[in-house]
Amino acid sequence: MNDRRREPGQASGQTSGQTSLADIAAEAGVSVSTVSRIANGDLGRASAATVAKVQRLIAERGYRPNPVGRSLRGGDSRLVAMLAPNLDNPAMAAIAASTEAALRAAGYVMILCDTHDRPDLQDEYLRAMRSRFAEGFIVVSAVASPELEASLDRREPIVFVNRRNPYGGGPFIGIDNRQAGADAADHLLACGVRAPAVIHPADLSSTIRERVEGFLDRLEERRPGLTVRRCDGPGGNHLDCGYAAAKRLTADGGWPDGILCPSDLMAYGLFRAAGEQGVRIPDDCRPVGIDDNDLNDWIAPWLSSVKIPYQRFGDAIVTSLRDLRAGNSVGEVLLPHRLVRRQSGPAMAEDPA
Amino acid sequence: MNDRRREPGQASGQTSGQTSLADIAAEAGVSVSTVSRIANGDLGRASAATVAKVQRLIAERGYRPNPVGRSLRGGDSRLVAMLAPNLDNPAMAAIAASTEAALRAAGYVMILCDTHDRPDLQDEYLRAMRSRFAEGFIVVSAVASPELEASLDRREPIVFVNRRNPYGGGPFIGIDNRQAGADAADHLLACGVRAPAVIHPADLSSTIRERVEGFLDRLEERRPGLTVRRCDGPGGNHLDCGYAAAKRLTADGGWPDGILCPSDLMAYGLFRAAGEQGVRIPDDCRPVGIDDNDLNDWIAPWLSSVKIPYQRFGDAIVTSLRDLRAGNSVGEVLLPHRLVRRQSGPAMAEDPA
DNA sequence: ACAGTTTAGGCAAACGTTTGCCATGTTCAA
DNA sequence: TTGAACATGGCAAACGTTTGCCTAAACTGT
Repeated sequence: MNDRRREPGQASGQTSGQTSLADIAAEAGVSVSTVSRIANGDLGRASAATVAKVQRLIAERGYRPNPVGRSLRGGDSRLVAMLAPNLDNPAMAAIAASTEAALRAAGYVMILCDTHDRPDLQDEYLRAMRSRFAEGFIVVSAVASPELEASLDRREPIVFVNRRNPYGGGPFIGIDNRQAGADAADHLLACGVRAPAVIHPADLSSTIRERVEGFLDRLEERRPGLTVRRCDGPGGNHLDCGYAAAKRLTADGGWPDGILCPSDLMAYGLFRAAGEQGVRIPDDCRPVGIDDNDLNDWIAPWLSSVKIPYQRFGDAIVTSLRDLRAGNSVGEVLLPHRLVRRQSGPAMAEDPA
Repeated sequence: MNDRRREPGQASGQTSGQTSLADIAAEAGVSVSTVSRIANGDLGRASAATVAKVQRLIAERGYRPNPVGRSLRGGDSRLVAMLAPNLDNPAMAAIAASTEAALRAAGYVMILCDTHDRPDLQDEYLRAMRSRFAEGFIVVSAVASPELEASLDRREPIVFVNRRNPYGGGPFIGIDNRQAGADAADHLLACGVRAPAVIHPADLSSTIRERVEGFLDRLEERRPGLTVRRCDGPGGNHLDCGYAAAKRLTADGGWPDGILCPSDLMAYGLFRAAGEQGVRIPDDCRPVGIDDNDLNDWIAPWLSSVKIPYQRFGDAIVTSLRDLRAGNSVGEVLLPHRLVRRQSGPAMAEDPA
């Protein structure tokens, strides 16, 4: 008889206060192994009586396996890390919300990390999450970084969202950005726009580049020889960037009658610049965005935008992650987008200026 | 000599691939204890030579203590759980972003959980996080739930944000909601509003109730006897709620010339209802919100709103959490708000209808 | 009656860390 | 010379779990 065995019913952890396998085992008068097996559904290894007794105790005491012990043992941690460039961006919040729900439904817990689009922070989080035994990584708008490269080398399960793997390959969830740009071009032409323009951040991510290229290519295809004015703004925040780029674009040459803003936030920046200059949106200048922030329906009725189905990203991400962990080769998932037309604003006061 | 000791340099974990104490110990030819002590800065327990050798190896191999092992041991997990009612709400995203940054600066990692304002999910996350040895909880807009009550009983460190502890007491981070409501009232009166109104969700949280009461009390104080129209909308999403409440309010009695929307999202809902009915905002009806979403500066120039300094919440939360864990008694922290006046929209097309 | 198989369940190692206690060896004072 | 004090560092338990292997006892077939 093991006299070091904990007394039945005595609380175990000074730390957690939760009932542990040992508690149940002591109370049932069986070994920890037996309880562990029964708790994990291996019912063939004990007598029916024992199984019943242990199951009753598990239910009674509300035993739930401790994930930390499991992690340490090398089992599953049920932890997935999501690295996002900035939580402030409504698009990121939408992705985070949908992913969180999908992960929870699949029995996982999500750790959300804000990388501020900085390689060093991305690396720090990659390391921190690895040592917490995260079972997978979701990297939204990844940037190239040493630790990411290392993770890829070790074949850790990483799903890229929105922006492709900077080192190439790997599962990707997003939309057909070139097509989205082309759709935006079609929309502007359909609206009778004659002299379209485009603004974008100075440092082009793959995502933005594809959108802009898709836009320009489609215009060239349908209106050969048409010159499309193009201007960039300082990187970082897309709001500021859109504002600055719009001002730069229009400083010489005035306002175009239609313009692609490759993200909704840039369109918001442009909207502010227009307001300051008394330019009417969308009458004087018709913007088309990409993202279609949910708030558009409420407060940006002047913005037509390509809707990216962020609510559907969660499921796609979790599916890819599972396939990846199962060892299947996983490719790109391009979810369907569609342009949402908004023709006009609600009645608003005109600028008194 | 312990022949079961791992060979120096040999990778330890099939699981993590990280260098462990045992790796360093084997390579240095000392025991795990010694390495642990040196790694934790206890330099008095080993000779200078040993310390130097071990420190060199730690640096060389990039050893970082495994947080899971630490957690299990009962040490600190450096994990803090934040429970938020819905990530979609820009205000939540702002709080999450600022808290994440503050926690990271303090050496913590944040787990973000979306409770969808549901008591059962709040409980599930509370349990899950406790068994992951979370060192603290940040509950944004808490709802009453059995597990929350249990957590409070066990004196677990919980900081309440935005909405007070439904069971009373405990640290709280927020603003003076009554004062915010009063400020909104002053603003409307200063704008010459004669017949103010207010809309709010049908099920009033403490937060919203305080705002509305502060508003009404101030109006009564400054304009005794003035009747203020008041209408509620279905709970849940504040956007839909604001929309529905605005329609209900104006269905009989028409539009007021000024109105308190106790959250920006409700104001957005009202804006849409106004647009649909050709009512000009803010000329025909002047709304005042509370939150002051960052996007307002860009796309809602018609909305004056009480700015809640969400970027400053993070530091306040972390400070409270630390005090709480240190055993100090921690009270409420009311951060300063201020009303942001926006007079008019930019030039926009009038509704062609 | 005896060998072989099944049933029931315990032992112990492993994951990575921390820490109280013990075991050497050296130095120093009386 | 003999303790005592100190320096240096190892042992082992503990946190909670999982699982390969082992050991009894009971049963089966001949």
